[in-house]
Order: sequence, then C-alpha cells, then structure tokens
Amino acid sequence: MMQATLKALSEPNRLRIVDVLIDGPHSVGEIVIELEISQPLVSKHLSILSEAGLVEVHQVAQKRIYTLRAKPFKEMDSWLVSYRRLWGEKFNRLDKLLEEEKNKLEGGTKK
Amino acid sequence: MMQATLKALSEPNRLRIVDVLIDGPHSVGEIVIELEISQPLVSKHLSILSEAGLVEVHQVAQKRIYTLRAKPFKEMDSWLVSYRRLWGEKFNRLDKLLEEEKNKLEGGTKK
DNA sequence: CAGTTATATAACTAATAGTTTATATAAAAT
DNA sequence: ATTTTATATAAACTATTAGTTATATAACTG
Repeated sequence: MMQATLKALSEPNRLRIVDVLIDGPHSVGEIVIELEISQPLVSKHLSILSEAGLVEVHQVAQKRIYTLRAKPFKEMDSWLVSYRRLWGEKFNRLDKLLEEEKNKLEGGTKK
Repeated sequence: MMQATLKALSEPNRLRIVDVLIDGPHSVGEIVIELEISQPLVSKHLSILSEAGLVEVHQVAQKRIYTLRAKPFKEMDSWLVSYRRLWGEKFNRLDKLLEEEKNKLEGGTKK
C-alpha cells in the first residue's frame, strides 16, 4: 500500500535505483556501475524494493534483471488525486478559518 | 525536493497527519485528538513536516493552525509523470530485453 | 497577578535502518 | 574440474529516528 511505497522510496539510493530502472530493465551489475556504490548495498536495496513490490526480478544466466512494476506508481497516482484540489483552484479556506478562530476569541475577549 | 517530500511522508504518523490536514487546517490539539498520540510527538512530526515544506503554521492566540502547502504535492505530481508510461501502454520492453540477453549467451555457448 | 490552556523543546531511550566486510551460491567459461 | 562471473546473504558496526517524560514558554482567563 501507499505507506510501503513511500517508505521504500524515502531512501536516496533506492530512489536513484528506481530512477535508473525507469529507463528500462537493468542487471544488478549495471546498477552498481551507475550508482557507484557497493554491490551488496545495491542488492540489499533491491531486495527492499522487491519486498515493497516496486520491482520484479528475472534471471538470465547468472544475471538478475530488475524491472519496475507499474502497480505502486499507479497507486501513488490515485493517492495524489485527493491532493490535486490543493493547487490550481482557490484553496484558501485558510483565511476563512483563521477569521473564524479569531472571531471565536473576540466573542469572549475583554477588549 | 522530491527526496525530502518522500522522506517526510515515509513515516506512518506523518502520513496520517497529512491525511487529516487534507480536510482543511487543524490546530495541534485537534490532530492530537484525531491520531490519539502524544502532543509532543505530534509537535515533533509537525516540525519535520514543516521543515520539509509540506505544511505551514499560523498562530491564533495560543493555537497554532497547520495547513498543507501545495508545492510539494505538485512536485510529486510532476515527478510521477515520468512513470505514467509504465502503465496503460504496452511497456513490455522486458520480454524484448530478456530475449536479447539470452541471445547474447547463446551466441557464445557450447550447446 | 495567579492559574490555565496550547504548544514547543530538550534529554533520554529504544528501535530501526544504512553501510561495510567477508563469505556463500550458482551458473558459465576455460 | 577448476576458475571466473554475477549476485545474495550474514555478521558487525554505526547512524538515524521514533517515542517518552519532564519542563519551558507564551498567550489567554478570571
């Protein structure tokens, strides 16, 4: 779910991995070269991304080819829908609410 | 930037806070009641959300009213654009690539 | 002014998570 | 069969972070 996806992407190296994979499937070795971090670290991050459902693996000889899975990104997209009204439109309920709060006070205030 | 936003949202309670704030501005006390977690914890998470630019504060008497800021969500939306082609369309470069990899091998293989 | 309300902050603890180093495994090549 | 290539995994270490408790601060109330 959303929470797991966000957690998985919250780590810089994992975000970079995903960013590499958007250009298509890559082997572990290729990712190591791209990110310039150790192979075990890449493998570990890939396994976390895998458990979170962001990637899937296919084996070809000794190589493991990692690919992005669409689902979690689709979910993020749906999740964001609720937030779309934050922009574009006037979403200035804030001014309104601040006025309300102040009025509540003025009602019971000395001055 | 994207990284900071994802990190901020990767924590369950912070995601819940954001989820409360989408219904409009709320005071700290209101969030405490909604989430049923301690006030200092809510304050701490709010300050993290604030530093990440996800919320802004307005003071009314002793209350601090927190509001969502549109920008980071807008950024997430733009960021997701690159991933939209993952779904809907045929994005099966995987099959193609796996074939390629296998062919590379078969070229230099005994059997 | 004394008391109350609302929130922030600091000090600390406990849990989690990232990184490194060394080693295991499995397939391929020689 | 031995060596090489590609990747995973485990152990140990370090760093980061969530959560708690206690206290400070600032504004309002009576």
